[in-house]
Formats: sequence, C-alpha cells, structure tokens
Amino acid sequence: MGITIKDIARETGFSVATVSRVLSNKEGFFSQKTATIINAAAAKLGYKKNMAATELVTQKSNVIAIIVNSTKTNFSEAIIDGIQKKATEANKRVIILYAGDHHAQSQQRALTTALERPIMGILLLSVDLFAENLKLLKSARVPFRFISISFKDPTLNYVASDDYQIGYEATKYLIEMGHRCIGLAGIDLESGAHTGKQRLAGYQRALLENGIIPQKSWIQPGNYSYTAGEQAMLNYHQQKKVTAIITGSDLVGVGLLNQAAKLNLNVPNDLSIIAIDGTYLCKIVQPQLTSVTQDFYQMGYLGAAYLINGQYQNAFTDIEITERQSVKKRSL
Amino acid sequence: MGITIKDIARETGFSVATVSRVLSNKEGFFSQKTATIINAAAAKLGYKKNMAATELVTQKSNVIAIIVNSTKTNFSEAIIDGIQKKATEANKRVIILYAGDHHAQSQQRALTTALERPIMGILLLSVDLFAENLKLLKSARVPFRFISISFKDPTLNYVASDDYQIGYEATKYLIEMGHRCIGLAGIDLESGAHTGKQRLAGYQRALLENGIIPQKSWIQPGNYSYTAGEQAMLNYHQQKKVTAIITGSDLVGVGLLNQAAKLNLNVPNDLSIIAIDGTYLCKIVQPQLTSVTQDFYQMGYLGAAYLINGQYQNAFTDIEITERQSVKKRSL
DNA sequence: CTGAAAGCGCTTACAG
DNA sequence: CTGAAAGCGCTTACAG
Repeated sequence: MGITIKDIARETGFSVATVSRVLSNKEGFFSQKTATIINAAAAKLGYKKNMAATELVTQKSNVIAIIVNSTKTNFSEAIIDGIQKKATEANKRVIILYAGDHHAQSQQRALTTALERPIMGILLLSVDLFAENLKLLKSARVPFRFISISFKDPTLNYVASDDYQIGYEATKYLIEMGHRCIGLAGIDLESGAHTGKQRLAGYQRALLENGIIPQKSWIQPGNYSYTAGEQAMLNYHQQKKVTAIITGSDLVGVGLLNQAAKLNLNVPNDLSIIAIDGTYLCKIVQPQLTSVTQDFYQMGYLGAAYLINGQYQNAFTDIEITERQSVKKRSL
Repeated sequence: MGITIKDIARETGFSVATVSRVLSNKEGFFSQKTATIINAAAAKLGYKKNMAATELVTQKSNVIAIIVNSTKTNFSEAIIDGIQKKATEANKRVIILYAGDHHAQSQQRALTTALERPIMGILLLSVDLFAENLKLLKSARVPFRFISISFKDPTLNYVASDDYQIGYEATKYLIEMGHRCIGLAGIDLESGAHTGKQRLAGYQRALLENGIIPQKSWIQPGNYSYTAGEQAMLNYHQQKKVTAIITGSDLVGVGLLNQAAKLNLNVPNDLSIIAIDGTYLCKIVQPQLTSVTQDFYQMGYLGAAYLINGQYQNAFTDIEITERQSVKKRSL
C-alpha cells in the first residue's frame, strides 16, 4: 500500500533500521545529517507510516475507539469534542464506531470492529449495552469506560452527571418557582444504566423534603425520545394535574412542547417545562427551554483523560440550571 | 494483546497454518473434524482475530473510513446509516473520523488518522477540504468520494443531490404559490464545492423563466448555520421586499424562523419559508418547515456501493418537495 | 551513529 | 488435508 521504509532505505542507501529510527524520532540514535537526508526522501516519495505495522510490533496502540448510538442523542458531539481535545493533547488518535439505534446486532458489530484491531481503550457514549455485548466487551482485555450514563455495577467505570442531583435540583427549582404538582417524563426506568432511577430518586427526595407526596401518575417513563415527549404530554393532559414537568432529555422537552401547542396549552403560562441536557435544541425552539444543563464537553475530556492515564475511579461532572423561557413563577 | 493463533495451535496440536485456514474459513483446506476442534479451542480461549495483522499480509483492508464535520450537520446520521447498510451487506467495516468545525488542522488530523492505516477507501460527508488537505488526500493511493456536496473538478467524485435542480424546484414551487420576490439565504458561495453556486444558478433560472428579474439584495449568503439564518432575516427585514425565502439548510431555516418571531413576523402569514434538507428539525419546530427534502440515506448507500465496487462516476439522488406549514399561497 | 537479525500476528504458495 | 517457511511494514535489543 504505497511507499514503505524499505523504499526510503533503497533511495537513501541507509538501512531500514536507520530509516525507522529517524522517522519515529528516536532521539540520539541518528545524526542530524542523516535525518535531513531521510526526511527529504520521505517527503519526496510521499511516505506515510503504516501504523498498523507499528502497533503490531510495539504491541500497543494510540487509538481510542468511541462507540456512539446513532439515535438522536444530539449531545454526543460535545462529548466527542471533549474527547478529541484531550486526545490531541496526549497525542492519541480517535476513531468512532456507530452502534445503531439500540439493536443488539449493530452494537455487536461496532464492538467487534473496535476489538479486532489494536486499540488502547474504548469510550461508550450513552450506549446501553445488551447483556451479551457487555460480556463480549468484558472478555476482551481492553480498558473501557462509559460516558454520560452511570451504573450500580462496581466493575463498570463511568464519567457522567450525578443523576440523583439532576433530579433533585430540577425538582427543587420548580418548587421554588411555586409548583407543587410536578411531572417527570421520558426517563427510562428499565435500562441497565441507573440514570433514570437515580433521577427519579432525586426527584422524590426533593418532593418529600418539601412536604409533597409524589403521585404515581406524575411519572411518565419513556426512552428519552421526541415521541416519548409527545406521548407523555397526551397522558398528562388527560389527568390535568401537573403544572410543571421535568423532561428526561431536550428532545423529550421539545416533543412535549409541541404536543402542548397542539392541545392549545401555552408554555409557560399553562404549563412549565424544564429539560435535562441543555443542548442547542433548547435554544432553537419557541419558547426556549429552561434546562438542567450538563457539561458534556467536560465529560468527554475527563473520560478520555482517565482512559489515557489508566485511572479507574468514576467521576461526576458539573450541572447547572439555565433559565430560559419555559418555566413561569406560580403565585400561590 | 490477548490470544493469538499460536496459542490455539499449541492448545490443539495443529500448526498455525491450519489454524489460520479454519479461522478464516478457507473452504476445502481442512476437514470438518479439525475445524470443530479448532473452533472450540478458539471459543474457549476467547480468541479475537487481529485484523491489523491480516491486513498487513493480505495487503488489503475491509474498512471504509468516513470523515465528517463536527459542525451541526444534522443529516450526517442518515448518510451514515445508509453507508452502514451497504457496508454490512458487503461485509465491510466502517470507522468514522471527526474533522472538526472546518479547521485545517483538525481536518488534517482526521485525514492522517485514516491514511496511516490500511483502509479500502474514504467517504467525505459534506467536508469542504482545505487545498493542502485535498492535496494530501490525492497524494495517498486511496480511493475517496464526497457525499452531499459536488464539484466542478472532474477528478473529484461525488454522490449528492442535483443542487441546480434543488434551487430550481424550490423557486418554481414558491412562484406557483404566488410569490414573486423570493430570497435565497445561508448558502455558501465561496466554498470549493459548487453546491451553493449551483443552487443559485437554478434559482435564477426559475426566476427568469417566469419573467422575474433576480435582485441582488434577495441573496443573503452564509455558511449554512443557524446564525446565518438569524442574520439573513435581519437583513431581509430592513429591506422589506421578499415574501418568501429559500434557506440553504434546515438550520438556516430555523434561525430565520426564530428571528422572524422576534421581529413579530408571522410565518407563513407574513413570510413563507422553504428549507433545503428536510431532516427531523423541520418537524420539531413550530410552524413545521416545508422543505426540499434530500435523500441522505440513499446518498450514503450509493456512495458506499460505488466505493466498494470501484466505480468512479458521479451520481445524483432524488429530491422532493415536502409540504408542511411554513409556506402560504399568496393570492395575487 | 549504523546495520543485521529477530519478531509482532497473520496468510499462502509450495511440498507432501 | 496439513506443515514448514517466507513475508507483510515496522521496531529494537545487540554488536560494532
């Protein structure tokens, strides 16, 4: 596949060993003079190192594999930017594999693609692995770490927001804004990750602390999608109880918002919404969605750093409430 | 890095040659009986083939590298899905590289990451390469193809929509809806790709065919972004001339829509909008955006097919007008 | 400072 | 049907 060090050796008269040394910059093992000659020849011939060969002999790789869902998780981009930043600083490469929209088979394909070549580690962006795929991943001797979702299982490492805190803060904020009947919509309570359950726990805690008894009907679980938001709104509308809703993602928030409009409900006058995530989606809808904003860039950066440094502890990144236009103070 | 065929050879008593043959399924070169033994051993030891080694010796690769912009091109997902589909059918792997937000350096990093290992080809998703990076790409002996943008340069292959046709159809549609003063916003006229220029040409053609003289002020170029849409709307508002606008992307359309709302303009009553792209964004805003819808999935599928088959012609994929809520018929 | 040689994990003519 | 051997593009002790 093109020019090799052998070609350069032939061209310059040096041995492949020497060529290899200057091309991989083994300081002290060559004179400046021969370096100049060899580099010139490399440039002239358009040499490109075959990293696969290097990885084969050195038995280590400098590539990080990211596995992402192809589902509409509009925040993966920020996470990836954070990873790239850290990777660049540490002189690592990153490749991305698509795991499809929560299908066992495409998950497996992505995993296999990553595992069947030398990589230094795997970062999984909010992909909730099927049991057999988790087993596959564990059986490989490759470090890995989840980003943006967390687990109870102590053998699984992650960098994520503190989802308990997210549920707690969102609820507390709405209570401070005068709401007492507060919905929680679009979170996944069935998943292997305990993201949804944690948010629910934080939500319940905040309610109880303020003397509010959580009602079962206030909770409309879902899979974090736009349609989950639409469906939840339909259900809330039948009950006519809640005055404010926390949505499991921005997309759930937008679905809910648009369904509310169809039902002739005005947000925030008739109904307040706070979305969890805080990506650009919150800013491009009308009214703009108030959100619990997660620091996705930081998640990516930290996740990459831990992977690169071989650190195995978990970490939480910061969250904050970003006030926009979808929550209204309710006078009692 | 884990179990190798040598380990399996030792375990089973066969030579590495035989192990290799059954593991890579060279039909006719082994008995069913030894296959059973070897496969069992491989499963037991948790063997994972090192494809990098295979690629080194066979001098060919089955991985397709996709290079994408990290910019908010919300349609890349559909393209990638199409590519994955074809790749899976042809038993190829795909890896994705992020080229950042139009920075020469991160483009180069993505390109290098792809080129410094064996790959069968490169697919570039709407990435407008800097001159030096295009040169780098051409100097490698790797087939490549652009997707979703087209070029004049005959050495560059692409699969895209016919942008002339897009400009033409969008304009014709608005004229049929009774509009005569029609804006074109957020398209890039400077880029190396001729996407923007083609759309402009189609637009002008449709205007002229209907006896309308194109006005320079009707054209507000930009970089296909949300902010380009906001800015364009501000400019149009000062002029108060156009009654309908074609936007270079869905995101431009949304930016324009929201800016219009800030200016107390009602879409579609005061102003009609048709967006080019037609991704889910058009459906999650209010009012929903009418669009010239591109078939991104098909672009990806076809692009991958051509790359895999070594076909070098260009191709156009279908477009269609999808009517939603942002264009209103204007009675004359 | 430089070269010859061994070896990373795999495949594949060649011989049997 | 199976094995010994050479080789893909690189790196790195070892010797000089």
